[in-house]
Amino acid sequence: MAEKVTPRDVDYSRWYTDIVLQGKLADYSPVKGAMVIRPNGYAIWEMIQKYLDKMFKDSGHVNAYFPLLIPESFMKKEAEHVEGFSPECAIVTIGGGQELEERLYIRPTSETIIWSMYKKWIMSYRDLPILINQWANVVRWEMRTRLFLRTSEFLWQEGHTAHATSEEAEEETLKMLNIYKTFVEEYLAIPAITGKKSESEKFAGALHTYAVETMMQDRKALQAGTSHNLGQNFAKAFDVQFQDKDGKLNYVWATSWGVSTRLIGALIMAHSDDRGLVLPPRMAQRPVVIVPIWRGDDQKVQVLEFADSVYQELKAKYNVIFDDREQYKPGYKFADWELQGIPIRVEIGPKDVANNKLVLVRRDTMEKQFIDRKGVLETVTDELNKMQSELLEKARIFRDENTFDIDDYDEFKKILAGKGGFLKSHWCGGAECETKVKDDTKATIRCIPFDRKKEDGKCIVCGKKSSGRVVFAKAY
RNA sequence: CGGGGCGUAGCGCAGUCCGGUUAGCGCACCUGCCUUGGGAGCAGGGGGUCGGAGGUUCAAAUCCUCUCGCCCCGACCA
Repeated sequence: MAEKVTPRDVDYSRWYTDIVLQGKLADYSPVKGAMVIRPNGYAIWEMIQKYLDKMFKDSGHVNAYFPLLIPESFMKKEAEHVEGFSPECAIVTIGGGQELEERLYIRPTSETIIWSMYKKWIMSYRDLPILINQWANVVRWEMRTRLFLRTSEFLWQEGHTAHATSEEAEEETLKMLNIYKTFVEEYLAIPAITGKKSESEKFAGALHTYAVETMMQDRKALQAGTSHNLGQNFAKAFDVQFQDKDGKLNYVWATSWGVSTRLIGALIMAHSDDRGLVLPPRMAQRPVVIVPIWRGDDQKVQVLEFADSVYQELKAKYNVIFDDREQYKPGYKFADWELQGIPIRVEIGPKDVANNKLVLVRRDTMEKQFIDRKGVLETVTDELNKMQSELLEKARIFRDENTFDIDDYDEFKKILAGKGGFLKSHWCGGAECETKVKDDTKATIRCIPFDRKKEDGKCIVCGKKSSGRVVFAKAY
C-alpha cells in the first residue's frame, strides 16, 4: 500500500498493472500466464454476469454447461477452426496414469463439442431454435499475457444458437451484438462502436463476425465483445440436419457470441485515474464507504453514533462499507478506498455532527460536497446516477475528440506514430491494403461500422474506389 | 523462438566487481504508547538453508562449472 500508482503519462502500461494489483483486483498466480481474480475483481465479474445473464434470459436464452475437455477429432472437423485455434491449445495426453487413446483439448471455445451434441438434439424444425448460453472458463496458450486483457485461462460466456434459416441466424447475431453494445454503454459506461470485422479479423470458422469496439485512455482500441454468424459451417462439419415443414433435409444455421473477463480490463482502462480504479456505480457491488473521523473519546462516541445512523439509512438500499478501523487515519482510508474505486465516500467528523451535515466525495470528480444529513439516501442515489451518466459522457467526448477522418496516408501514419486514436479512412476492401497498414503502423481495421455514411472516396493505401470509411486503430 | 534483464525476509532492494564478524535497509507484519478532516510518530519484536547442484578455499551471497525459474521487448492473439 505504500507504493503509489504510476501516473498514466509516465507509463500507461505500468499504470494499468498498478491499478489491478494495488486495487486488489487480481494477482499473478504460480502458473505462468494465468492470474488469480481477487474478490474486488471477481465482484466486477459477478456484476457483469448478473446484468448480462438477465439480458440473455429476457431475450429467450437459457444456460447450460458443456465439458471442459474436447476430443481432438472434434477440433479437427472444421478446417478454418482448427487452423485458427490449434496453435494456442493446451492438450491433455495422460489420464489416470495412462496415455490417452485420443488426446483431449482443453476448450479454447466450445463450438465443436456443442455442435456434436446439437447433432443428437436436432431432428426437426420443431427443435429449433436452440438458444443456449454457457458461463465457463477457456484456455488459450498465449505467448504474452496481461492481467485481464490476455491470460492463458479466462472466464467468459459463450452463446451458441441453432436456427432453421439464414435470416434468423443473422437476426440473432445482430440482436446479441446489440445487447453487448447496450450493456457496455449503459453499465460499463463505455461508448461503443458496432460493426463488421474484415475477413482477416473474423472468427476462425465464421461466415462473418460483428464486434463491439471501445477506446481506452491511451487511444487504443479494445474489442469488448464479438458475435459471429457461423452460417452452416459447423452444422456441416458435425452433420447436423433437420427436416423442415415440407419434409426436406437442411443444414442448421448457427451463431456464437461471447464476452470475457477482458471487459474488466476495458472498464479499468476506460475510467480509472492516477489515484486508482474508478468504477461506474452500476458495476460497484459496494458503491458507498463511510469514513468516521474523530479526536478523543468524547468525539468518537458522538461521531460513531451519528455515522451509524447514516449507515443504517444507506444500508437499506446499498451495500455500504463502514470503515471504523482504528489503526488507520482518515488519509490512509481515503487513499485505500480510492484505489479500490468505491464510487462515493461519505466523511463524517465532529464538525458534521455539530452541523447535522456530512461530506460526500464522488470518486470520479473528487469534489467534496457538504450535504444535509436529512435526505442522505436520496442525495447518494442522485449522485450515483449522475456519476454513471457523466462517466459515459466523459468517455464519449474523449473518444470523439480522438476520432479523425483521414484521407492522406502520410498523415494517417503520422497520427498512429504519435498520439494514436480512431482513424476513419477509406478502404478498398482488399486484404493487401489491410496488411500494409498493419505492417506500416501496427493498426488494424477494427470494424466496418454499421452507421457509416455512404461516401465516395479513395482507399487510403492503394487509391482504388471506396464507398465508405472504416475504423482503423491500434488495438489490444 | 530471437534480444535484454533479474533470482538475497511477504514485497521492493543494497551487499557480489576486490571471499573474511552475528547478511543489511525500506515497506508490510506483531506488541505497546500516542494518534484520526489526505497515505502519522515513537519504542520494542518476529521473520532469510542468499533459486538449486557441484567445485575451489582455512573461509563462499561473493570466485568457477552446470542447472532451474521469472520478468521486460518482439513475432501470435479475445
